[in-house]
Amino acid sequence: MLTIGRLGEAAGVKVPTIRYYEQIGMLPEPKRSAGNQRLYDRSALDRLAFIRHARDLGFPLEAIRDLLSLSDRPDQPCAAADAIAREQLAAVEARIARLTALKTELERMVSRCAQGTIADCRVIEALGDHSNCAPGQHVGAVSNA
Amino acid sequence: MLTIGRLGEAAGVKVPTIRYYEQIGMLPEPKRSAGNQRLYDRSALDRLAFIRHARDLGFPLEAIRDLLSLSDRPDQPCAAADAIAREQLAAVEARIARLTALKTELERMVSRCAQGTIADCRVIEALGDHSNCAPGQHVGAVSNA
DNA sequence: CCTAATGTCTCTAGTAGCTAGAGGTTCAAG
DNA sequence: CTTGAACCTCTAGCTACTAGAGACATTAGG
Repeated sequence: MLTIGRLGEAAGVKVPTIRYYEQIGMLPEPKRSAGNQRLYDRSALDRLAFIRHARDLGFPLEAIRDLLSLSDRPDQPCAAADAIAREQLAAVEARIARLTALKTELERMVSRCAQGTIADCRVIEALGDHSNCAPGQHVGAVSNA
Repeated sequence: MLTIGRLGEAAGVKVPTIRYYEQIGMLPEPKRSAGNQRLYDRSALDRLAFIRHARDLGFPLEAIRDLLSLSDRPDQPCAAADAIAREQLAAVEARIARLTALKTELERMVSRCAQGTIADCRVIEALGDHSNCAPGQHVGAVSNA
């Protein structure tokens, strides 16, 4: 049996995060010691490590919730799990594409900085002028990038 | 003079976002009409477009605040503005590197899915097993990726 | 001139995924 | 037995918005 601190250490998750996961129902409520402290078993560690790894890969908690409920029914076909992973893959690819475009624009901005005064600073100028963007297409919000 | 709606349309920013920016001091309080509605002039549009563009490029509001205050002093050297942009560029590059690693792992996961049952699903399995990660190195949290 | 539709006002609360802090209890080592 | 670390609950904060309620303003059509 592990205390919350040891569990966190073993899974690479901070203690308040574990309590948070319990609060939002990602982890079941564990047993308590006589002194009301949480006590976790091996399966809690597995589950938490799973969550941690999926979070590392950028899966949102909602998707992880789905994956966890899938893994509770081992007889079902795994198409759903595959779909979730593919979705995440597509999201990651989209973010990479988006960031690569940003990188290009930022590089252009920085490379043209002549270290003069603000008055003729390319960085400020580029930001103030939308026509420097790739023509015609608007890049959209940066959310999740 | 523009109403908040027209300003938002012109700058590509939603109306509540404009009010939010005013609330947090990114935009100055504008004049009001007789009926208490906000009225904006050209300079407000410039400022908002600047913010919008910088947000598109992933600059956090704090950095944009700094850039705006720099642009208010055109006689100063532009090294500070350049530094902010370079910082942002480095952050973007780091995120790209991170996401590229994630992409690789996700691709490996998805490609091995045999469309069987959950019991032998590679996706679930890969997530449950940290030893599939690149050995030794822990990838860290996904924040801002 | 009136009405209906749309736009705007303020305010509060919610989103994701935690993190930080206050103020108190329990546990393990020396 | 005492000290210090780890634990408890609870609330509030973070970024950058977004959504909604309920009320007032403006404008176009008839």
